[in-house]
Amino acid sequence: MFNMDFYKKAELLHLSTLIENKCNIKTVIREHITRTKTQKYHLYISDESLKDFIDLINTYYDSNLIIKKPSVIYAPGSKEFSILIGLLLGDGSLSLSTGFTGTARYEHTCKHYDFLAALSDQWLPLYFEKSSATPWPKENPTQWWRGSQMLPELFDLYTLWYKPECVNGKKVKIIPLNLLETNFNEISLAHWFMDDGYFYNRDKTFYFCTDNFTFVECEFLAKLLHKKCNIKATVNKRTTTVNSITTTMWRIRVSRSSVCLFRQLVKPYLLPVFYYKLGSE
DNA sequence: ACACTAGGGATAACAGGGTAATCG
DNA sequence: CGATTACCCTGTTAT
DNA sequence: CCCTAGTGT
Ligand SMILES: [Mn+2]
Ligand SMILES: [Mn+2]
Ligand SMILES: [Mn+2]
Repeated sequence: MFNMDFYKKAELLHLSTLIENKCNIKTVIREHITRTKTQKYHLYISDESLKDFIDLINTYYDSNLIIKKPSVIYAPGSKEFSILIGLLLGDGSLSLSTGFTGTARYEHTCKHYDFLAALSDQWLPLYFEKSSATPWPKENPTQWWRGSQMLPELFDLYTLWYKPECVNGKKVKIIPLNLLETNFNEISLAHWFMDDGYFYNRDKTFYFCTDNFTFVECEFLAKLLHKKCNIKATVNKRTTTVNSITTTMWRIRVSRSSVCLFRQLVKPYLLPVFYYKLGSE
């Protein structure tokens, strides 16, 4: 699909017939309104011509370079990508931006300011170095907000981390199974824990607040902990009643036999502000 | 000693979306 | 100067 | 998220 920012619709129509006549490739023009209400047009290769199109491209480019993609800053396999996975499992959120880009966003209470600083200082500098954290609300701030640059690779991640439908007018995060299967590690675990983990002092064990995920997703995550980090974990039930409506949610509990290992594994990656979450025996 | 369920509560998250500032 | 971006504000509740 | 509490093995 081509992003035809610079063509008026009439010109694009002309281009479309030109491509069909000269190259015998059918295209479709689709209207696209950006978030800031600017009208644009996108030129898609129709399904029936897709194979021809790829063949054509392949005769002019290297074998595995089918379509020139925007360069990726933090690719799967990198340490930064594993960090990003942990952040998205936790309190991070993605949103779509103009064109085919996305933004990663974070909001934290003031006492966790270090977390927002670390986004650019330690963890994902190329995403966050051009932005700054802003306090909110203006007078008597209680929280800090920070967004990444708009980036194509974050658009791609958005399509994996959010299901297409809305729930109550909002997108809900889902677990991209394949992505985690290959990229989750103890670094992801540590960042996830800083966000959504806590220590249950009476029973001396760790929980993850995975309320927004389904039982199946939580089960997957618990198994992932065992497979990737050798941490035994189970899925526990939680019921909440609001206005006499009870809803069931699921949380992940680290087994007592894995608590020490968990602590060792995670501590090197934690910011000191979150040491309190590690608890003690 | 461990594992699991039930649930209260207040805010620390999440997600939607508008616009001033910036940039080519 | 218009298009795009980084920030800002809001709504709301699952953490 | 953090916390209190109760049950079952
Ligand atoms: Mn979360
Ligand atoms: Mn959270
Ligand atoms: Mn958090």
